[in-house]
Parts: sequence; C-alpha cells; structure tokens
Amino acid sequence: MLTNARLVHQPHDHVRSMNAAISRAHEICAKSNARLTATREAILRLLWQSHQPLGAYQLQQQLSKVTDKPVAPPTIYRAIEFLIDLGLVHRIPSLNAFIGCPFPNSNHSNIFLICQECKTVAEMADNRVNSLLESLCDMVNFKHENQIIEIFGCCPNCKSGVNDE
Amino acid sequence: MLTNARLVHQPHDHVRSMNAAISRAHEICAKSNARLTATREAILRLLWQSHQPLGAYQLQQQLSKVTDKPVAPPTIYRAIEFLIDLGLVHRIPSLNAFIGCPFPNSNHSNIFLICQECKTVAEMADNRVNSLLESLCDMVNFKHENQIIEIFGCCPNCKSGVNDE
DNA sequence: AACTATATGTTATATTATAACATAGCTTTA
DNA sequence: TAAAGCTATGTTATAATATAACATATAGTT
Repeated sequence: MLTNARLVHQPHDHVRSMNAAISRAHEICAKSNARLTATREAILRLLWQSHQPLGAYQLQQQLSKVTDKPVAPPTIYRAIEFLIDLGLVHRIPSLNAFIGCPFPNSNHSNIFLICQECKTVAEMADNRVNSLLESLCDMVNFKHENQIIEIFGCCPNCKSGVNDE
Repeated sequence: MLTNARLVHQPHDHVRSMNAAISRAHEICAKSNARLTATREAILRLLWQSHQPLGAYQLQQQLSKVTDKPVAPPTIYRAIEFLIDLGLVHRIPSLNAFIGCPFPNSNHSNIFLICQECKTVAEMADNRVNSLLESLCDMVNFKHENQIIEIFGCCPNCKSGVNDE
C-alpha cells in the first residue's frame, strides 16, 4: 500500500516536498520529450503548495497574481491537460478540482481520501484493490481500463479536533 | 456481489424493469414519508428508460417534451436531489450525469462500470471492496463515510462488436 | 377555512469548460 | 541563417453545468 496520507495529514516540510515533485516532473518530462514550460511548472507548483485540490479558476487567479498578468481559462486547462496526461496531476471529478500526484511513477489505483471538514485530499494506491476490482470486472465480462476511487470522510486531524479554534 | 451488469449489457424487458423500479420507489418514499410527485416520478422514469446516464439538460429537454411545457433547470436539479437523497438515483461525477439505482435498498459500494464506447453504465456492489477500502482507511486513521468508484472500460457488447454496423 | 409546510415556477446569474482562430517561439533541415 | 513545420500560448467568444433568491401554488393539518 502506497500513500501520502501521513504527509498530508501531518506537519511537514512543504517546500522540500514541492521541490522534490518539481524535479521528478522535470525527469518525467525529459523521458517523454515533453516540455515543462514556465506556465506548466507554475501550475504544478501552485497545486503542490496546496493539499487541497484547486479548481481551474482558483488556479487562474493565483497564476495571474504570480505572473502579474491576466490569464485566460484556456491557459489553465491546457496546462492541466498536459500535466494530467503525464500523470503528474489528477482531476477529482466530484470536486471539479485538481491536485498534484504524489507518486507519478507508479501504476496505481487512484484512491482519494477526501476530508469533508478541511477539504484536504490524500492519495492511496493498493494492488489488492486493483486486483479485486479487476476480478469483479472479469466476472461480468467488462474490460477494465482505468478507475478512480473517491472516499469521503474525515481525516485524522479533523477527527481529533486539531483544526478547531 | 450484486450487479445489474447482465441486465444492462443484454437485451431485456425494459418496461418491466422500469415499472419495478417505479414501484420500489413508491414503497421507499412511503416509508420515509416523502412524496414521489409527478415531476419526480417523471424524472425517475426518464432515467430508467436509459441505461446511459443523462445530464440535467438532457432531462430538461426530455421532460419538457413529455409534459409539453417549458421546464427550467432548478426543476430538474431539485427532483434529482430528492431522488439522490433517497438513494433512488446516483450522480456519476466524471460524467456530470445521473442514473437510476438498480438496488436502492442495499447499503452498497457504488461501483460504476462505464463503457467508453457505448456510454452505458452498469452498477456493482461488493462487500469485499467495502471492507478492503475501510481497512485501508483505518491504516491511515481516516474515517470512511462513503465512496464512489468509477471504472472506465469496455462492456461485453462493445468488446464483441455487437454494436458495430 | 385558515394555517403551515412542502413543492414548484421564474428570473437571473454563478461556475466550470471548450471552440476557434491568431500569434509567438522553438527545432529541424536546407 | 532563413524557411518550414511543429508546439505552445494569447485572445475572444460561448457552451455546458449548477445554484441563488424570491414568488406562487399545492397538499396536509388544525
């Protein structure tokens, strides 16, 4: 089982994990002959600065602030599409929002732990889940290509009241 | 394992399964002292007439045709909200669309089999999936409240070319 | 019949996402 | 290095999805 849950749900060195993510992204892009341009990297940074998924228009605002220039929606959606295609970012369908992928190299099961209190999202991957779902699909003769699992609930911090006033 | 996959992926008595769904819905509403009004029932019927999920604006058009009156979006969204709250309908987040729930009485795991060819959606429920996901959540101390699993792939018909010209 | 709660109608608008076409900036090859 | 071709970005407009706010109607209760 692979997860970034402890990272997300605990204090940690934010800058460091973001820098790691960015350099991983550069490697991955190099391998696929893809260009991690300034805009794309900026979007990825913004996503990594937040453990809460960001919507396209939140990204638009923030990018506009960072670059001090107006930014139009297509700019955002294009960058996001690029990052998603490379597996560097995920879209969380039920939130219409995007988040940096913590383990872009692994072939994984896309399990999102969405805290309904504080809106943070952690990610997990587990091969048993994959094989169980694949075997269920086999039973009904459905060809499994990919999947997304969203789990709604309450993270350790909010359970214990850490975030309360 | 509970599923309507065979039903969805094979020819069957459409009218009959819809009528069964409608009377189940009446029972469930009666139990909760909820009113299955004309609009709400009409929406439910429209959803059951299709094994493909329908968007709110598709429902708007179709309802407008059926009733021969203009229908505004809030009408649709209100009816859908009512039906979802009773477990009679599901929203498929990645499609922004809605579908009738084939087993509204069971506490289930909301696994959707989405065919990317023909756009039909079948549903499954399996307790092993539930307990596996719950145990994963326990490991990271996340309180699991509910979940939605979307599986994208290819249904038996499209695999075998049944729907080809 | 009057009262109350629930449901619907109506208008306007917010939010999310994409289409279409113009411009700019690398990269390759001549 | 100039031209060509591809990739990325800018720009404008608009499509598609969803909700807010307030008015009216209908059903159920006293």
